[in-house]
Order: sequence, then structure tokens, then C-alpha cells
Amino acid sequence: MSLRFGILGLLAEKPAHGYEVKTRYEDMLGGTREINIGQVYTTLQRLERDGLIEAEGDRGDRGKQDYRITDGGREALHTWLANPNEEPQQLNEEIYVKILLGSRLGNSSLDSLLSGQRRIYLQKIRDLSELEQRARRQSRVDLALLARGAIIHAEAELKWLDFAEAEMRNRQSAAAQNN
Amino acid sequence: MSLRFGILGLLAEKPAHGYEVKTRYEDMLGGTREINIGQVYTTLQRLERDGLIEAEGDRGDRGKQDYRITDGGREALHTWLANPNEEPQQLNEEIYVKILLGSRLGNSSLDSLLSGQRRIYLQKIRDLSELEQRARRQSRVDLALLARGAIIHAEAELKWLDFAEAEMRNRQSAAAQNN
DNA sequence: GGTGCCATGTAACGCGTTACATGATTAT
DNA sequence: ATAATCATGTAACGCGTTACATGGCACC
Repeated sequence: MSLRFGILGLLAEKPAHGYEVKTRYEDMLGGTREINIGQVYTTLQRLERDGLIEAEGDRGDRGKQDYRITDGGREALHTWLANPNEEPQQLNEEIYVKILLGSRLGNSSLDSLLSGQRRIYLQKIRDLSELEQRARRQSRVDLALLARGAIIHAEAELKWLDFAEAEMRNRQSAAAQNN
Repeated sequence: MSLRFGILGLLAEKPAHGYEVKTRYEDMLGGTREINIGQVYTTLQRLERDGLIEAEGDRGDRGKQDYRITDGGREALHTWLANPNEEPQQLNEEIYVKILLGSRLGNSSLDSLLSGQRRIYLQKIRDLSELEQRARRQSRVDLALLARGAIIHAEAELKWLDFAEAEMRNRQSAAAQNN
């Protein structure tokens, strides 16, 4: 997902310079994602070029360059915020294609792929639950909500892995019947 | 997700030219995703450059250029297939950031955003269920599995929307108490 | 004096999207 | 004829990643 509107939203709260955008973004996501600082600067440049933000005054301490959102920026942000996402489905996530192809190609390591993937999801759920608990203790409701979303997703992945494994077993026993 | 290994996998089944890769890929995904033909050609070029595939003979009918997988390509594919994906979580999906920011900025249209998003997921689930049924009728087990995965995901999104809405209502009533 | 963090950028490359350009064959 | 489909590519741009380069300031 693009940083474009995320950064614009942060600047709508209050002006900031590039490095500060990075730290505030990471804080918003509870440290679950590292924001690429180089990308922040290029995104700021594009936002400025498009008139959604503007440089604020001269450079302050240590060459810091603050940016503030413009009226056009607020409008663009509002439009973005008001509209749902039409294409939320990723039918093309890597793990799907991997399992599809593994099954088509008769790959023998499908079992270990599935169990490895399961292990990763379980670990992820543990980490995220910890994050959610911490967020609740700190009354960071938004962050807790974010963590809950990621947990629900990971649980969905696990559910699908179960489904996929059952399907594979069915196919194997059907194949055995024919021999 | 990158087309790179998906294309490599299809070429492992049998050699093909660019346009055929596109149609076979789309068929593998049950017509749920349109593959960008331009991207197919650039990806084929990169795969050839990296020695994972090679052009097969001269151009045949209508300038068709077949590609076949190399030994190195098979090895790379096998490695990719055997390893689970470490980073399956997208804590950064657009809708999360949108709702996070909408809530932080006190955006008034959050309700309609949530209900709009809900509508989209419900429609998606209907479409995908139809796809799954069709796949089962045609005994396309892989495609049915893919559709089921997407359905499970969409259901997870719905579950999270419920969660988010409840959270918002809690906050509103808490705010009302303080007034 | 070095290590680490704050702060700014640029360059190269991968990959996705849109658009453009060309030409052959097939169906109406 | 002409429209659709088959078939090949290129160019420009957005955005993500990695790596490189520069300099100030704080702490030890």
C-alpha cells in the first residue's frame, strides 16, 4: 500500500519534517512496520509537486524542513477517507499461487510447506496478541484495533490452511483408491 | 505479488509464448484476475536474462516465441515452492490506515465508509461463492480452493468491520458520558 | 575519538499500471 | 470491410527496496 495518503493524513494532524513523519507513522502502526525513510522523502516531493502539501518556512534546526497540508490536500484526503476500497481481495497472494502450483506440479514438499506456513501464522498471532494487550493497557484503542485486524487475518489464513490440507488428503486417498 | 514465479511455474508444466502465459495464468486463477500482457513480456525478459528460462527455437506461427524453463529455473522454482512466506501479514492494508486515520482525525464519514466497505465485501463473497460452486461442478479442485481462500479472507474482513464498528460505538458512548 | 541517532537526500532496480504502436488472422 | 482476437513489444510513471552519501549532535 502506498504511503501517500498515510503521510498526508499525518500532516493533516500537524506539520512535520520527513524524519518526524517516519517516526510518527511507525508509532501509529505500533512499531509493527519499519517505514523506509528514503521513500518518505520521495513521497513528500511528489505530494508537494501535486500541490497537496507545501514546505513551511525556512529550514530550522539541523536543516529540518517542515511540510504542511494545503487546502487541496485536505480535500484529496477527505475524498480518500470517505470512499471504501473497491478491490480488497488479493486472490493473488503469493501463498495461494505457491500452493496452486505446488499441487499442479505434484510437488512432494507441499506438506512441509503447509506446516511451515502454519508455524509462521501461529507465531504471528502470538506476537500480535501481545501487541494488542500492550495497546489496551496503554489505552491505544486504534492500535489495538489494528492488531485485532491482523489477528483475524492470520486466523483466516490458518483456517484456509486446514481446508487446503483436508483437500490434499482427500485427493491422496482418492488417488490411492484408483491404484 | 510478483508474476515472476507464477510464470516460471507455468513454464515448468510446459513451454509457452507470452500471450499463452497470460491466458494460462488467467485460467489458473479462474478469470478472477486479468494479467497485464505488457508485464508478461518484461517478466519473461528478466527471467531469460537471469537464466531461469530460455527461448525455444525460432519464432513459429505469427511470430510466436516459446520459452522453456532451464535447470536453474527448476531449481529456483523448487526452492521457492519449498519455503513458506515469512511475511504474510499486511498490517498496512489501505483500509486499516484509512480507518485509523479517519478515527484520529475525527472524520464524520467513518460510518458510511464502514458500511460501504461492508457492502463491497458482501458482494465479493457472493461472486466468489458462485466461482467456487462453478469450480466444484467442473472438478477444478485447485480453483475451488483458491475461491474458498478468498472467501475466508473476505469473511475475516467482515468480522473485523463488526469489531471496528463496536469499538467506535463504545467510544462514542464513552464520549457522551463525559458531556 | 568513535558510536549512534537525527536529518537530508540520490541512484539503481524490481514490479505494477496505463498507454501507445505494430501487424497477422478470424469472424461477421 | 471492419471489428475482435492473437501476438509482440516499448515508454512513462508510481511506488517499494536496497544501498550509498553527507553532515550535525549527543553520549561515552
